[in-house]
Amino acid sequence: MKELIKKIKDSIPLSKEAEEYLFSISNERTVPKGSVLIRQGRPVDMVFFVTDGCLRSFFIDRHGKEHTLHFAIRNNWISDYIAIHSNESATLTVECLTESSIIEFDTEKIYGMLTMFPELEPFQRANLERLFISLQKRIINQLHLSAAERYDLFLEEYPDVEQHIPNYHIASYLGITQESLSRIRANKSRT
Amino acid sequence: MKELIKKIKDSIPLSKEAEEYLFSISNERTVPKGSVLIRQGRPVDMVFFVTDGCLRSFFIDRHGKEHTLHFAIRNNWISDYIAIHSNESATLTVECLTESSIIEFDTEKIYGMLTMFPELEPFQRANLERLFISLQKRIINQLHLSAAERYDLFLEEYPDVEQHIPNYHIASYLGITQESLSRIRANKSRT
DNA sequence: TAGCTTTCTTAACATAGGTCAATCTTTCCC
DNA sequence: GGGAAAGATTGACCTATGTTAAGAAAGCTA
Repeated sequence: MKELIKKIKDSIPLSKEAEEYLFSISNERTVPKGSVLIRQGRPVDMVFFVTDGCLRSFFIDRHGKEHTLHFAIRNNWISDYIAIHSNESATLTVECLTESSIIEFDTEKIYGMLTMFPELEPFQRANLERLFISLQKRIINQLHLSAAERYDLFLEEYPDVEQHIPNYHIASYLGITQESLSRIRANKSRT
Repeated sequence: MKELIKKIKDSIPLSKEAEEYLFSISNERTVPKGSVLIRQGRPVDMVFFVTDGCLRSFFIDRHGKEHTLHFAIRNNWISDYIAIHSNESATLTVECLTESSIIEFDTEKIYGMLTMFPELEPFQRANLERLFISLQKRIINQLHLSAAERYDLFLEEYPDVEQHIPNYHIASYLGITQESLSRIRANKSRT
């Protein structure tokens, strides 16, 4: 919880009351590798802040293939925001890739805080702006870079993740098959 | 300007002062087809609200190929947010695809309004959330749909745009060449 | 309306990446 | 430590999309 409070305070001044309330609605816990926190088709009533480990959100298409939308590592939030903001049941699944420490919050309660404590709005806006920009960049990369170039960028952006998760999750994030990723890796080590 | 005020008031109550200030920093004008409002490499100091017509933002890669990030139609905002939020010069170019009516705002002034009138924060947050979700959906679509399926979705999402802009801009938005799009269109009309 | 210019289509061929299947390697339990 | 399960690699072949080039159609504008 310290990390989260620090992250907020790095961005805006946080009143004692807001901090206490945030603490009162938080639930810190560790989750084992493989556990599923949100399941496609089910209601979404939680958002998660990761303090350690790695989780991912992914989409299962009509052929049963998985497509990774997001990897969440330390100090990242993760949930199914598509479901939350359109008030639908989950279109994504959120799963734990390594044993992780998370803080979970009830969606209604944590979003309610923005009304209770409007001082938090600039913090949330900064978060959203950062996410928005990173998604725009990812779309641009997807439009003009080869799979190998996208893999290089992935390694830069998530330098510690590669060693800890299976390659096929990375492939599904890059939009290629695990076989293609394997060939890209073979090519890289050859040079 | 009426459309913009209405759009804001549909979302939040807007004080007379805020409305007047917004008006005072606005500059409504029509821009001819082909004009470039933001150019890759130059500073970005304006954001634009479209009241009529169609603009696009695109990225020019190292081979000189253009990749369309966003089409802005009536009631959309457009600028180079990557540049604005990272305080760099433009990575995108914003160009006018049909004669359009826009309202332009100085970036500093309009973002400054969020500090002057914190009541506006929820409006901006709602905008960002909507954009964030639509980009997440676009990434998911890019990951699992064929070019033909993405084209169908494009036609649903921008039903009036297709007739007014060249196909190669649509192709560059979908991440394919104009020749591929032409083949997809030929296939569709054959069935 | 003629004659540019821009846009769209089509064809032949090339290539990145996908599919399927086999095998090898690593990890993890009992 | 041995054996199963999970993950990674490799090969042969396939397909969607890219490339290049040519020509047809559509739009402008004089």
